[in-house]
Amino acid sequence: MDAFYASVEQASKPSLRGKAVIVGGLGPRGVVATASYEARVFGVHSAMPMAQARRLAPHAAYLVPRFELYRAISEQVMGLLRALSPLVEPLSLDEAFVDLEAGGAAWDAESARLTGTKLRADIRAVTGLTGSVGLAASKMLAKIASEEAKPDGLVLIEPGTERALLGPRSVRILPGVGPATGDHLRRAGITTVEEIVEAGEDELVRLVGKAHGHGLYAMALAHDDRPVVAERDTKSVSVEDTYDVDIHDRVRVRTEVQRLADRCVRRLRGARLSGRTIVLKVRRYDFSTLTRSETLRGPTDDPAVVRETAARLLEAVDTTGGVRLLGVGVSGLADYTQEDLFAQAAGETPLDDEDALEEPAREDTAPVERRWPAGHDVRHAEYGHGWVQGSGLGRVTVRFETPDSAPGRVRTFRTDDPALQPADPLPLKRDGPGQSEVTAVGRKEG
DNA sequence: TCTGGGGTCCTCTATCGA
DNA sequence: TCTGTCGATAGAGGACCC
Repeated sequence: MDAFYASVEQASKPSLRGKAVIVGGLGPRGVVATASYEARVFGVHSAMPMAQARRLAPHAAYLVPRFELYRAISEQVMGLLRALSPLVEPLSLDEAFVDLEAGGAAWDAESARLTGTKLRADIRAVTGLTGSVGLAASKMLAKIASEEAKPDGLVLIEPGTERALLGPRSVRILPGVGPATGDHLRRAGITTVEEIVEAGEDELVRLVGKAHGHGLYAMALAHDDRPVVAERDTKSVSVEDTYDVDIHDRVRVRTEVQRLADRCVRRLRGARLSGRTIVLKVRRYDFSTLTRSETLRGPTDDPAVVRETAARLLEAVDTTGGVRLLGVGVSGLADYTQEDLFAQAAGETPLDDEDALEEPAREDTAPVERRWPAGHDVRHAEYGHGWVQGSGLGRVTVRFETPDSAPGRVRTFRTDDPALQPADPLPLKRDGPGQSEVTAVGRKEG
């Protein structure tokens, strides 16, 4: 999908169509998740610090991501892919490999092109969004083709043309070559795919290590026989938070780690998994990151055990100077939960003991100020459906429009106005097949 | 003006038992 | 008994991806 999160927001908010839209964390340490093509003109791109984006594109619309909505739309698209082949390998919410041959959907270049063209039309019909298709004989080439196809296009790499196509390109187009490997190769005088081939396999292994070296050399020759894998088992579950301001207080660090441990367990249990290895992650004030882990004798999904282990790991970490990020993860996963086995017998915190997993209750008795995240849907008793354009200083600004309305009017309310309530996202396409799905998922957010 | 969140895979080093 | 080695497992860190 093209600029997926930003495109969804534009589809859902008529006033943003054709405008620079930037989706990401809006805090002082946020980064850009997706920039619409209109925003990219200003030089804004994914992973850029939000502060920098704001300098480059001060008039863009800045929105926080709405993953539940993106997930629902992603499911519609994945459904279309699964209709083509049982072998669909999702890479993220907005990208997937499909083995067209395995599904009998295509067997040569021409049938593949027809299938891809129809798929793009179907995606547009079902979601109202544009998607790009790359067609080739391997995953690596299909991926490169789809990058070339963006936005809103289709590119087919004809068999036999691969080497000529790759040769002059930067090493960075090969999967697995990021900034570090790219620099490494450049210092060795290798900047193009051609030069990787010329350097030879032995030299590459010497430069970047065994696994990476053999892999890269094969990729440079356009050799890639990795299969499309439909079902991938989850290997780890983790949660992490970056704090707006570094935490110096050791007591606060400890309570944050406890909170993260609970959140991690909630996710773990949600997936009906348990794990043996508990990992604590600490990013210090200077961005240096360290991890500490401990492997238990058996898998657990007991919040008390994960909390205690994480706390123990924290004791071995020097946090003087402050921490900017904390994280807790579980790996070495097993496909069952303690509950299935011996929770009752051993006295572990059972799954239905919600208290142990709830967010800590707020101590303050003052009325909790309602939060109005930028971009989220709202409903007003008098004016109907809209979305939060911004808030602050006790005021919230709402634009009243829906996916199939004309661009709407803006009005401002007090943040505690009882007529204003958070609302579920509306489906992008009226009567679209995904309508019930979208609302069903949206309700969960409530 | 700094650098998110959730993952995966690889490498290196240490340790331990056979 | 001493020493080396092999393989498995742990633990830490780094690179990469979306």
